[in-house]
Amino acid sequence: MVMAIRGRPRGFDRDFALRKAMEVFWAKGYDGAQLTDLTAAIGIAPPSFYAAFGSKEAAFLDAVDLYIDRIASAPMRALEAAPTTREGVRAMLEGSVDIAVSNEPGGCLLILGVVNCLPTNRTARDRLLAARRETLKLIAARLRRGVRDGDLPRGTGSTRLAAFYHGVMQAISFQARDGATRKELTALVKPSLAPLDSLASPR
Amino acid sequence: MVMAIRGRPRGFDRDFALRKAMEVFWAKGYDGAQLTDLTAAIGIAPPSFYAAFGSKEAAFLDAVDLYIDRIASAPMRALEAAPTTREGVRAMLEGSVDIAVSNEPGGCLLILGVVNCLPTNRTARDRLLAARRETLKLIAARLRRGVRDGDLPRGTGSTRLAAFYHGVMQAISFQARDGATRKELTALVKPSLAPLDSLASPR
DNA sequence: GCATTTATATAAATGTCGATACAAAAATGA
DNA sequence: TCATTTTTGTATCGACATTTATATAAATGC
Repeated sequence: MVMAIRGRPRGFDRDFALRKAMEVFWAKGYDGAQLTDLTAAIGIAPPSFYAAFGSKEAAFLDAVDLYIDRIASAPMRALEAAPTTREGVRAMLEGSVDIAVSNEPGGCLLILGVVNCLPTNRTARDRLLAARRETLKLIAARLRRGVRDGDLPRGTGSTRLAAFYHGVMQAISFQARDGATRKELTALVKPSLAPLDSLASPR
Repeated sequence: MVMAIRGRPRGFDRDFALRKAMEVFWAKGYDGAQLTDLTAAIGIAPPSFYAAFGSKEAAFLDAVDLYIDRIASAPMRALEAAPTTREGVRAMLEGSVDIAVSNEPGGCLLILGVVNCLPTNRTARDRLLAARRETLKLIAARLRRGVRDGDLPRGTGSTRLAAFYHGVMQAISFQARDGATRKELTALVKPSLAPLDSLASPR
């Protein structure tokens, strides 16, 4: 027996709305994204927005989850899938470049979405901080695997080197936000790999 | 003959006020720094602030000039003063770490002061963007000098390598803002120097 | 002393933000 | 058809942001 839905049906698709909201947050950050921007991008009025998401903050949290699932996960999967550590790191960084130039203005939502720690942004900032810590953990785990695989010498400071590569991702985002081209961002990758070259230990 | 100053004298020191304003902008960014924060830190009421600076935007521009003169110039002088390129870059990066941990929360005003490009922040953002471009130019010039001095091989992409080291500074700022310790930030410097090692050409 | 000039304190004007009240609209179920 | 349920559109609320109007205070010049 089918329980039919009572009441007037929603006039828009919530998934579409969330995707649009994600794009606006990505482009303007949490503070910069005004409710006007969000509702205009989705094509709805404020009450529909609040009925669908609850609040701007809740919409942001949903948008971050969507961003991680649809956007940010690709470079981390590439990091994991590559046969060697060096190729994995390279693929991760190049994937970060792809993401950074795929929106206007450039950059990564997880890195640029909230930078200052006002009381208002606290929840949003903490969510992004947790996502960044997760990224860092994934990189460190891949580097440790590289040590096990013999890609990297024993005694490699995986945690510290992971922070370095996380830093390269942050630099890619910042410079993309400042208007850097894909070519300029890609040029950041090669010197970043030098630490892996100098550490390289032939098996 | 001395032209005495007519009218009630100002009850606070403008230089002190500008320094306090700089610290607030540094800690909270242009948007995040509210007039309440500024006037409370200085210890004056809004009309005194407007009489002294004209507007929040104008105060920010003055604060950025002060920041460049008193804070950000040190690492760039160290870059220039060092005898070798490698030592200059190392000194610049370590100076960036010093700056990044010298305020709470951490980071550099020129990098973190404005990240999103709202119409309201346009002027402030453009000022910081110009300052970052100037930083990039100074690094590139130092690297070109390194090529002339024989520190770096001919054909070194000075502009691209400068963008890389500017990126390391951005990473330092961002991770400092995320709460990284001095030790963690300093650990970013060593792997960053690897490109200069692998490029090193004995004279 | 008194007019003039400039700064301060209080209070408010003005605009914008996120969030809602309310009634009309659009669906179901009887 | 009509009661019920949920969404939509308009118009607005309350809070807070930057900025300013007004009156008072504190200095100089005559």
